[in-house]
Amino acid sequence: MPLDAPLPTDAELAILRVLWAHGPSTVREVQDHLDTDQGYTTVLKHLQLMLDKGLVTRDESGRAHVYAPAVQEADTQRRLVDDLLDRAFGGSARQLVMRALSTEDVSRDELDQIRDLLAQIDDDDHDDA
Amino acid sequence: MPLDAPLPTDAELAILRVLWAHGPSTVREVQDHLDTDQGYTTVLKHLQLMLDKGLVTRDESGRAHVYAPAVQEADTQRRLVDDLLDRAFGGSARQLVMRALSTEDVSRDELDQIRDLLAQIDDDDHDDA
DNA sequence: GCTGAAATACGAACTCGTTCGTACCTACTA
DNA sequence: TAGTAGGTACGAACGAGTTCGTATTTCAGC
Repeated sequence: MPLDAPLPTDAELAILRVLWAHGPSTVREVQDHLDTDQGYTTVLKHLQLMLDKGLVTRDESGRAHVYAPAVQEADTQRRLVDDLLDRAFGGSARQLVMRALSTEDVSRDELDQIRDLLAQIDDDDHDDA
Repeated sequence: MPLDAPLPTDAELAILRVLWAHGPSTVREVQDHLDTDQGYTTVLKHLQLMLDKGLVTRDESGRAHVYAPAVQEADTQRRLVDDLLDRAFGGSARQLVMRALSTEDVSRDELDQIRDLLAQIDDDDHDDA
């Protein structure tokens, strides 16, 4: 198990999201799927730095190197939320959730799903406590 | 109404949190309440930059200037959440909430409060739709 | 009024993230 | 086998954020 990689920067996160969505990719494939219009060598450089940081792995067997995410999406998301929680909410997940839900466009469906999640957490609690 | 201030940086957010919690303060008071051990002039510099950005206002009538937040806590928190939502969750508030709630230490009480919030949102929806 | 403590203003250094130009390498192909 | 398309590696520039040293100002009390 690799020593835990640092949190990705903005540009790195954007690249990770491409890799999470499309699976292992070459530099050019990543570049094509990015929203931004970054130069090829810029994307390449990012991936090289990310390799150093342990955020991605790469397969060098082929003509073009193929990069794959070395960190999980769920894990990274949780760490980012924890980070924001510390920085802006004094650790209060309740407040953060309230703010997230006050972002008007949360559909009825999403609310239902969140309700289900709450119920499930409650069930789990019954086992423990 | 001032043109909306930019999102605060990390250091600026830490200072804003002091101002939100303790109300209008002098540089020294802010410094005293900060977790970090920042030099006096560092805090001063931050507040000066924040003044330029419109993040704080200041009262220069007394010996020491008194700084007050120019942005609301709830507002800033919402914008920070929106920002993270875009960068890491493709805009899905549901996913963000799920990650926030998977941070083990969310108490039973907090869960109840969130449930109440959901119910309230539902009620509001009934009015609209 | 003078002085010193306490505050403010300014500027510079340093780090980190981002971007890209340029050089180099490699393997098809004509 | 020489040329070239398409890849990789490297280094440098730039901006933003952070930090603090130093100079300057201000005012309360002697």
